[in-house]
Amino acid sequence: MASAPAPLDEFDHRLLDLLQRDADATLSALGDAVGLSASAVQRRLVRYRKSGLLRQVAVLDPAQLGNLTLAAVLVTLERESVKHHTAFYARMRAAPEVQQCYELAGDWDYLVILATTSIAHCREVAERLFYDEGNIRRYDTRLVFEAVKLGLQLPTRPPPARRRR
Amino acid sequence: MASAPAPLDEFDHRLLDLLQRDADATLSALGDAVGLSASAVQRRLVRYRKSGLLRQVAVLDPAQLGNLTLAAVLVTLERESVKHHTAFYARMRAAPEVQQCYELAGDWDYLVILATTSIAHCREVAERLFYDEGNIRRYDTRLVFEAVKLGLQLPTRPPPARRRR
DNA sequence: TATGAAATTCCCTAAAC
DNA sequence: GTTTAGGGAATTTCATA
Repeated sequence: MASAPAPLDEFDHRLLDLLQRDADATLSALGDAVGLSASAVQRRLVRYRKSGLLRQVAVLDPAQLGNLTLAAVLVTLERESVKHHTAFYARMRAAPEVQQCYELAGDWDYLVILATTSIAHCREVAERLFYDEGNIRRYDTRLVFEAVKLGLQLPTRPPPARRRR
Repeated sequence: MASAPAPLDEFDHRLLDLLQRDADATLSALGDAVGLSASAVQRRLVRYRKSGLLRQVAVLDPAQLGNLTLAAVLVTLERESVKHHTAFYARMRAAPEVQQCYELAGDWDYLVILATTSIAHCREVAERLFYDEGNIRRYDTRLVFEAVKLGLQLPTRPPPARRRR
């Protein structure tokens, strides 16, 4: 059984914040920034990686990829059956064209971001994922004109209290 | 004036695919995987980075962060004025809580993904970004129950042709 | 148990070919 | 494109509070 993740201290917060901005910073540069030695920083990074909290990935610039078609698809499943949702989860995770999938509050069950190479490819994937499957009540595909901002930065702690107006 | 980006060859496609999964792989590991020497791989990576095609970032696991509140916000601007849109672009890019922002086809102009630390924080950010500003006609905030899948992987080439049914 | 500093190993980088 | 050589960073070791 996995042990509970140790709570993050102030060093952790500052390191994770820096790493999300620039994953290429050296250990000593990170150490200087937070007031720790390079080895202390390194030990923490190892801990983050082993626990699965942190992983390093490459992000490509969509503008430089020739034929890229992004789409946001809103989906509602046929009925509130747990089976449908777990199967849907698995399908989204398995499909390489599915960049992201969020389960939503409100009149749509899911928001799915698709990354494909053409309108035709996008249509084919959407039909395969959302139409050929029996348990989907409705879906609505909205093409992306432009990716204004792309990132996965997450806040690791509440923001500093805002001064009351 | 920037020169046109050189078209990607088979090595590039395979390297970019691998890097999007794990940016920590060593040059020789990447070389072994695609059939190139470490230095050849290195020269390609330098090229990707200089052109801005590739950047390395750290990604955190949302499940391991205590209080995380994600939301999808649909936004329509007041009027089709270029000024409004460029200002909106800048605002989205500057706000740290905005993970992603897509300009959409259809009845909503934008889809914005917010990453905050609580419902209250989410509400505060949404009001600051979309309500206090005069040029927004309407917006609709949908809270995320669960992040089923998260990533930014992009396809670098069309998928292999599918056998006709 | 976590730290900082020194020693070692390994990888990235930039040559030359 | 590959092989080689050099510098630098990541990792390990160790003494310590």
